[in-house]
Amino acid sequence: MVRNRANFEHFTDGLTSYPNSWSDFGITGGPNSVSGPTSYNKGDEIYGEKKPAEYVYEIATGAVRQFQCLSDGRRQISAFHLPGDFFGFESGDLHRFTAEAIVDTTVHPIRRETFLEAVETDGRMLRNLIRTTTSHLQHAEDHLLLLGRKIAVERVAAFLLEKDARLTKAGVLSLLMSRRDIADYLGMTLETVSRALSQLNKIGVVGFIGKNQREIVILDRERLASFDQPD
Amino acid sequence: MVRNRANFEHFTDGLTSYPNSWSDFGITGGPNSVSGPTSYNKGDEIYGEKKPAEYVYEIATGAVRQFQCLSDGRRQISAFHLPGDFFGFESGDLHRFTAEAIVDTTVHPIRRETFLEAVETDGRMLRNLIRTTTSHLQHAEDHLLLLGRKIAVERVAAFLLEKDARLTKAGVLSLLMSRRDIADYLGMTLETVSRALSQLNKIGVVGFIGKNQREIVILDRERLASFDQPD
DNA sequence: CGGGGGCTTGAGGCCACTCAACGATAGTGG
DNA sequence: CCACTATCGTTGAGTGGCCTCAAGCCCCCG
Repeated sequence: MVRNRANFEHFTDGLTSYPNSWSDFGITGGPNSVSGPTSYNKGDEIYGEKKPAEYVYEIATGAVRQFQCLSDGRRQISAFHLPGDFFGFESGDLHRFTAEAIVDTTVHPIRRETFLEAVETDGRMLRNLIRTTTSHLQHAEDHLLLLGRKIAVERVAAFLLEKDARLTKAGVLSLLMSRRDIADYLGMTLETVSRALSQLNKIGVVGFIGKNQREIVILDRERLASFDQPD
Repeated sequence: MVRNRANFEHFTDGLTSYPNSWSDFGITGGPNSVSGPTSYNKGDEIYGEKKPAEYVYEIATGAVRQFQCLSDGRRQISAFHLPGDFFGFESGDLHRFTAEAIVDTTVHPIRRETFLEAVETDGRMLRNLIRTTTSHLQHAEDHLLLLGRKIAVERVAAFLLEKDARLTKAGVLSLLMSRRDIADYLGMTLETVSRALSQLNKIGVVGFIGKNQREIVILDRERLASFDQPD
């Protein structure tokens, strides 16, 4: 999580910030290491659950949803990835998730073998990997509390505050993802997400901008936070 | 997750198994490193949320629950730790969870500073840390799907199968934890947990042994699995 | 024997889900 | 340029699964 970046200094080795390119990560661009940027259209699958893990990725532009499904189609999105994020790491040979482009997206792939060799030989690489993995773990642990114990409005409020930390452009949240994606991230239905947003809009906590309902502005951050963490 | 142990070989460095002692983890027992075993009584707090993180721990005997709470008391248990497990790692200076002994428990603590120094200087240590962190991450990610998308009986079935992989003694599950603990792990109420167990008992999938209702035997593993992963 | 904690079971209520209708928008082809 | 269509989001009505509240049982223990 972005808001925890400052806590990872213990695992750094002179870098002053979160890794933000493969060179920061220890990858230097030798033969067969970093491929050229690869583009995906909105909705395209980047990799599939239980498929061989051939690459790991850094997002250049766009956004990605990462999810698991049950056999009857129920879907749980575990994370949204945005430019600068690294994803697709697997400890086994198969992907445990499916990753799809939410909008038109460009990624920097690197062959998994190359990545693993670098991890084996380069301590800096390893430290950055653990920093990234720990970040993902903390996000997942926070999300457990949300999915297990928060009610609908609290979940949506938490979601808006989380995205606010990364997606803000001049005070406007560009959500990019559909109501269904939000619902599958928050463990609810799209109708309930819509109702919660309407409720927050009606009481003046958030506002809608534009036509497609995916541009949101937070009007009363304090009150929104009170929904996330009730007293 | 235990069932994923075999997948971590990519991060090992000659060890043939999951780390199962601090010496496997790279800690050699110099001055101020490993303290003597420390005991806690049932219900005791080992460390508290937002308290300074002074130690990391390995469980020798007993069991530990790790959880976060909302301000109004709602609780989400993110993991149960059993003998051989490592816990208490934090990337920041403060604990993000509370850890309590479920039963009388003995742990091997090591000073966090010592641990971090070892991580900085010893590549083997770092590799074991990432193996452990990745294991925790995979468990959390699987639990997201459970909390976000599974119904009551599916959650309890998944719980029983998960514990079966670790707690089995001669075919009997010794759950150790209360219905409330199970409920706070599965994101439900203790009554609903009780009803789901009664239902599974009534249809002959599980049986109760002994008087305290915490000893369970799985009578039909296949049917139990069909509740976990519906078709 | 009385008290307390843990577990089960029942009755009733509520929040979120299901099903459905409708409006708005974007893309397509005539 | 305008139907036509498909997709997305909102809103309403009704249902249902889980929660809440409560009672009662069992076991442990002083």
